[in-house]
Amino acid sequence: MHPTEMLTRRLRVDNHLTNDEATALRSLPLEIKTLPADTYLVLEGDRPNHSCLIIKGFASRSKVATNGKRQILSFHIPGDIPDLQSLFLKTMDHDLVTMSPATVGYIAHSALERLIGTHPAIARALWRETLIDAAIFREWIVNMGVRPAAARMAHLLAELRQRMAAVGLSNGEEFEFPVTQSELGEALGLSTVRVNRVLQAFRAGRVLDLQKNFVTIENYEKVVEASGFDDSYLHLARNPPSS
Amino acid sequence: MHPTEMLTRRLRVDNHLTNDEATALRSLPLEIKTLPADTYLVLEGDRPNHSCLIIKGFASRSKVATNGKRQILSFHIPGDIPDLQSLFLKTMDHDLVTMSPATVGYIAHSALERLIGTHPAIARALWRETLIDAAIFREWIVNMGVRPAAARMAHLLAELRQRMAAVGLSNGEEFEFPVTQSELGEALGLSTVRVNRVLQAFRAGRVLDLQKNFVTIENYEKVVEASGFDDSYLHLARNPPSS
DNA sequence: CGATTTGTTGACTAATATCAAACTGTGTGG
DNA sequence: CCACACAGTTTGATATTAGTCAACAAATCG
Repeated sequence: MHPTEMLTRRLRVDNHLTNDEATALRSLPLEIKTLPADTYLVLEGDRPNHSCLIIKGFASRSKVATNGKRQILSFHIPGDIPDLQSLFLKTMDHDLVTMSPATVGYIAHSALERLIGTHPAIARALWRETLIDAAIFREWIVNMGVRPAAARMAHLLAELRQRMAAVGLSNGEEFEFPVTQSELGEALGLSTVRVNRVLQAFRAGRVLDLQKNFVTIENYEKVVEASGFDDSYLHLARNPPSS
Repeated sequence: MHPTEMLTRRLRVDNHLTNDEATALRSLPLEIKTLPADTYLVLEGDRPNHSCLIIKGFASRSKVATNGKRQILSFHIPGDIPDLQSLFLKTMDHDLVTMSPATVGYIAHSALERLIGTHPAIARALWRETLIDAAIFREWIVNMGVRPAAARMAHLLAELRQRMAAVGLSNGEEFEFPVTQSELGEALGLSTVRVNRVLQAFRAGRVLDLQKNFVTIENYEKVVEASGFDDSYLHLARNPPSS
């Protein structure tokens, strides 16, 4: 599979790209790198001249508050360009880190500029991706604001299930998720101890399981019920993309 | 002052718009309405064919979770287009409501499409605005995730001070903010009672005061210290815009 | 002016954090 | 192959933060 394949497919979900445009996307010059886990791709304060396409593996964005606590802002999966915003917001306001061994394609901003300058439809599609990114942040705020620990956890994993399924990385029953309980805590604003206890409760209730970097959704109905999850904010295709 | 003035000024902050482009912005057809407080401009699920420019007054975006609790996602001030994203994300995933009597300019999506189609620099500037919107959401997540009640409150008001000052609606010492304590609670994920107690503590400590829809920053140093506030995520101009 | 919303207070409860220790697995060097 | 180190998970006890409830006061509105 071509490295931009997942991205192209996703951009086509709601945008009618011509074959010419799809070709332009595919011929975007990528510097492909294979990186170990916990590699910082960009740091807060950096002024990068490229953005990163996740081709394989996982990444997360995070920010360290002045009280020393780290907040994870989002998790990223293949097909995502987590730092696309650095094309227009020159100074990074957060970090981007790999969570697992990952293959990443660096896309020079100059190349992106050229692409969106010559192909307005691609510009629209990429803009739309950044808007979905924001929609996910909004729901994350709701999650932190109004839901207790267990619901928050279930919501996060439900979202990830949908996003993974949308790029063909989950059948809806299980998917890879290389995260420690402590990282989950940093994402959800919970202590490690609480994360552990919530996970145990879900295990006991045959709702879901998270072990050895794999999530198993044992009962999606229960996950939805526990979290009040509704995936419309993900703005996914109504019909799953045909391969 | 022309209704699009604040918007134009803001878009010029980091984007070099020609006079021609500035004129195009100013001649954007606006349907201007004066609305009472608590008017829903758009509702979750709507598929609007226009976006709203806030010309005067305040608005907020919010979402009601399945458990019935409402989360306020953001506050909006003159010069903002809170629902610009509806141009590309056709179905609203949250509500937009006025918080005070407000003057709003409805901009037809068709007009926006024309504008960005003919003026790429404006498209870039608007795209950038939506990216700042997302940056603010990210910081909001940090706020909810890692900061205790008082710091959270102080951070929110510090942000608002900076944004209000950036459009000339605050001298840095005080600004209008027509919000109830209960709404503040919905924004910060706190109960009304806690909001009340935090505000009293700030009053007692001569840090800040919020009364009768006005915020007074009595000691900005202390506000920053209490919240760990750093405004770089707002991506404001390094030099304040000259009038 | 009464009615309703908003702000304030105290007593009590619930959720979650913190701390400290033990346990499990996994990889590494001797 | 074992011993050890290390990272991650699990557990129990305790502390802290914030929520809930209920009443009342103050402000606002028609």
